[in-house]
Amino acid sequence: MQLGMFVRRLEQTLTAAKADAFRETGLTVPQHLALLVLAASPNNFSAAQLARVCLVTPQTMSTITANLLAKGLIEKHRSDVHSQVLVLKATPAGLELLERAEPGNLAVEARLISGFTTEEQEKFREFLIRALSALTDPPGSQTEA
Amino acid sequence: MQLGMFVRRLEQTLTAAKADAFRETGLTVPQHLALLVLAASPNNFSAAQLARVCLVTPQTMSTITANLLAKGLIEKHRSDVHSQVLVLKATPAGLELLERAEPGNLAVEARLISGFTTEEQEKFREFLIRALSALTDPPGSQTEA
DNA sequence: CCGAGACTATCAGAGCACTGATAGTGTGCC
DNA sequence: GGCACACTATCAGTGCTCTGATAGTCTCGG
Repeated sequence: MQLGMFVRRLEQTLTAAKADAFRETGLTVPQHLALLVLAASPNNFSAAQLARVCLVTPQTMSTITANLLAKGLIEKHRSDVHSQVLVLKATPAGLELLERAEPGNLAVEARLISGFTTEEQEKFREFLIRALSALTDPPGSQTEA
Repeated sequence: MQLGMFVRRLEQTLTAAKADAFRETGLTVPQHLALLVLAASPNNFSAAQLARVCLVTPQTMSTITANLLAKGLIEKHRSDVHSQVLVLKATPAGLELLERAEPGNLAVEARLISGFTTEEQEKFREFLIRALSALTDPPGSQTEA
C-alpha cells in the first residue's frame, strides 16, 4: 500500500473526529478554522486573505463565510482603505461559540498524538513538512527548464 | 501550530497534485481510486462494498460510480446470488484509461517520498498508522459505556 | 492620462462527502 | 409462518472544494 493512501486515511479520520467534536456547536471543520483564524488575527482579514491562510480558493472561502455570516458568527465591513474590499470580523457570538468548540478541537489533537513521545511528535511534524515541501517545490520540473 | 493542521495541509497538497496528474485523463482522484480498486479486485464489488474499501459512505460512492458509469468506464450487473445487489465491473475502456493514469499517480507518490530514506519512509508510515489507531480506537469513550 | 497587471468580489457549474430517510431483500430466530 | 435485524440501493438536502468566467478597483509605468 502506498504512503499517500495512509495520509489520506489519517486526514479523513481526523476530519471526521473533529466534525464529531464540533457537532454540538453546529460548526463544520472549515468554519471552525476560518473562525479560529479570524479570532486570532489582530487586524481582520478580507475573504481573499483568509482563503490564502486557510489554503482554499477565494470561491470556497466565500461559501464558508456565507454560512458563518448567516449564523451571525462573523460580520462584513467595507474597508475604508480599499472601497471594494470587504473585511471580515468575528462577532461576540462567534467568539463565544469558538470558546465552546475549542476543548473538543484540542481533545482531538491530543488524541492524535497520544501514542507519541515528544521527540516522535517533532519527528512526525518534520516528516509532514518535508513531504509537503517535496510536493510543493517542483523538483522534477527540469523538463521545461 | 498543531500537528493536525500539517496533516490536513499535506493531504490537500497531495490530492491537488494527484488531481493535476489525472487531469489529462479526465479522472478525479476518487474516481481513480474506485477504478483502481475495481480493476484490482478478483471478484468485483458491489457499490456498498466498494464504499467501505474506499472509506466513503455508500451515498458518496453512488455519486462517484454514477460518473464513472456515465463515462463508460465501469458497468453494473445484477448479482445472480442477490437479486437486489448491483455488482460493479471495470470495462475495457476503464482498464485502458487506468493504465494511462497510473504513471502520473506513481510519479506523485514518488515525489511524496523523494526526500526520505527507506528507513524514514518506514518510520513515517508507522507514525501515520499509529496516529490513525489513536483516533480510531476510542480511548475516551467511557462516557456512554 | 491611460492602459496593463494585480487584487478583490462574485456568479455559475461540476464533483465529492456527509446526514437523514425510504424501500427492497435476505437471513435467522421465535 | 412471521417478525426483526442486517444489508443493499437510492432520493433529498447541505456543505466544501475546485475550475472558469465576469466585473470592479487600485497601482504603477509609459
